[in-house]
Amino acid sequence: MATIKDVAAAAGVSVATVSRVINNGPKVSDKNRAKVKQVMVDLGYRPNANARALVTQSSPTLGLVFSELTDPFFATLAGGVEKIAREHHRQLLISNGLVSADTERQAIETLLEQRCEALVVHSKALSDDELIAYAEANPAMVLINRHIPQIAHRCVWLDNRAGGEAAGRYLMSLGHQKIACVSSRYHIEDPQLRLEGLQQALAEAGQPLADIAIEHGDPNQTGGEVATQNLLSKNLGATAIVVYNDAMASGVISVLTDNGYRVPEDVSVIGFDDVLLSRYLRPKLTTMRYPIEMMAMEAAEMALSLSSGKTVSDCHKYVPTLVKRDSVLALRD
Amino acid sequence: MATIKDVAAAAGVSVATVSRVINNGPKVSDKNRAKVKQVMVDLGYRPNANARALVTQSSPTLGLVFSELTDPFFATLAGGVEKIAREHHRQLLISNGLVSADTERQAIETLLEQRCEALVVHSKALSDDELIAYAEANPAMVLINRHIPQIAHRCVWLDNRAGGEAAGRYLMSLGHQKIACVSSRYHIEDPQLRLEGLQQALAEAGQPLADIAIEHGDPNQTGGEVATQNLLSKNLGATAIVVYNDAMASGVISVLTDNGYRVPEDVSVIGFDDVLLSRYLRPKLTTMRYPIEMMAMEAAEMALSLSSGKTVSDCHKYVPTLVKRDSVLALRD
DNA sequence: CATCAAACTGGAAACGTTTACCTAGATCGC
DNA sequence: GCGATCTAGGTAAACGTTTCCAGTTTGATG
Repeated sequence: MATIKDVAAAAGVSVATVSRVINNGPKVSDKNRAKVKQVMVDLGYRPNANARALVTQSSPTLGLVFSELTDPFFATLAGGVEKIAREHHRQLLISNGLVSADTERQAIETLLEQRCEALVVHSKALSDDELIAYAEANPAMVLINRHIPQIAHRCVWLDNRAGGEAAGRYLMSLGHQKIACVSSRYHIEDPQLRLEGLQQALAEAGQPLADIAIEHGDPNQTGGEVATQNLLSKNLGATAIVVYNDAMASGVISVLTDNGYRVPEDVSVIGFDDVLLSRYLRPKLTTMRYPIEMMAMEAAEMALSLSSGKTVSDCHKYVPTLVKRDSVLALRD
Repeated sequence: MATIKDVAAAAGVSVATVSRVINNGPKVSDKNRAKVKQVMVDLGYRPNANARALVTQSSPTLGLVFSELTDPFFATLAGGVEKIAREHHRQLLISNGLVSADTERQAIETLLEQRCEALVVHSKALSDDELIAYAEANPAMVLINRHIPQIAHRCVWLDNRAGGEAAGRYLMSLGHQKIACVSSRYHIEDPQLRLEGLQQALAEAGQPLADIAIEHGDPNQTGGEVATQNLLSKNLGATAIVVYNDAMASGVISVLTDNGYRVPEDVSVIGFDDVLLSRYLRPKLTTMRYPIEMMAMEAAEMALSLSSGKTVSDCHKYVPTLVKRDSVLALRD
């Protein structure tokens, strides 16, 4: 592979001049500029990004740590970050954290070894303390989908509790009184907060959610199916089910349908996230929208701003919004 | 950020010794090894990947060029590549080609500037000739989802024609005689080949597909909806529809249902790809499985093998397999 | 015609590693 | 006790750039 020296030699100029041409720098005569450009094409010259990064002490890259690419939620997240990276002509480096503390740490370390200029991190397994330490050592690192008060200005997060509340309030406003909940069995904060929000909304309205009306399962279709079977066998007569996410909701609807319940005529279902899926389901799913793409884009922009020394505003809280489709029925108007 | 010199100074040894410790090399006493390791931790030393890549003339990275991360098909592809990269401790670099020749070229160039060791490329916009040129200049580059005879050993591809044929044969074996097709309106080879395969199978059985029974649309849910509306207005009385992909099939089913046709009792629908979606649809979608994850994994393994000078076998053709679910009805047994 | 600034060009150091080669001391066989 | 062999460790060159600094032209100006 041709180097800058080869180009310089072939063009009869110094490496300094070639470098100036590469970087569109000033102080090069039109004649030499044209000559050098021609030689670069002839030789198939391609600047070595590593050498550049070494000498400039920075490389035009954006690193992303997250989990499963094939999960629509994360795919959307990654898509948002990729979009911003592309707009800024930044190469995107991706590392899977596998929701394990060791792997997440490893992923961040690898990215730091690459001397990534900016970093967007989705971490559920690392402790607050460890993330705070990383954030302090790396000014251009931004957390997404996590809220740590001490470094709040570097966190882009969703108010899960408000989402749970809103879902509960909406159902009650339509006259639903017997409400059940299908939640995730993972002990991370998201399901916990969504559930708390729901409980709070119902309690405030004087119709508290009974523990027996809450089922937990894996946060996917199968988990939703199993949880719903358990729920049905308790024969609670619920007219509405609030579900942890859309994938579970698809399982919920599926089991309800199989058991002769019509959705939404007999039972209303409300999901969470509004991933692609929610539009494909039948009935189309009413859900709380998690604006993850927008959030990912903001996180990426923030990381890039921080890496160039700019400061950023200090509140990046998002609130889920209700997306009305066809899986919820009004019991009264 | 601490450099190897800082570590050497603090540990009272030379940089060579530190380097040996970093790389688990020989010729270091246990005492010094321990000492150096301790200092590295104390200083928070992190080797500079760029400097390393520069001097070793190679970097442990794997590059991927493809299109839309949020499309489940590509997300699965990327997931497969990521998995292999992780297993081999390779950093993954991702570039979006946007299915435009300029952007695809740009994406490949950027990755080459990074001196990626191995490259997996999904290109639909670049010409055979250009890709052949790239492949010849870069021995560790592998194409996925494309078949170019001259560099067949570097292509991992799916026999789309065979998939179309199989879908047609399957429907005919169940007694379907009036078959329609919803295809993609994009002029790339995949839809063309699938359609040709279908036509061939039907023709061989003496029941050729009428041109009027073929509708084209965008390869997504909406495209499937529109195409189906057009098809229905022609009143052809088809008992089965072969659809370009699963996303379109979801639109097809949706419009059929809205118009009072039951799937599969009145009309059978068969999709293509078997992305996540197909299991969420109601009825669950019968479809031709595109083993994209497996193929992506093979492509990544190949690229990595090639980059280390190994040779690879020369046939990487995959064939779609039928996945029977609930959207196809047998008219006879 | 001498002077000076502006415009261009080149030399060389620096970035942080790896590694080939060299050295000094220790060990060993006889 | 002596050369031969081994081992741990150091020295310095190299990787491909960018950029500071110091020339060298060129053209205008006095």
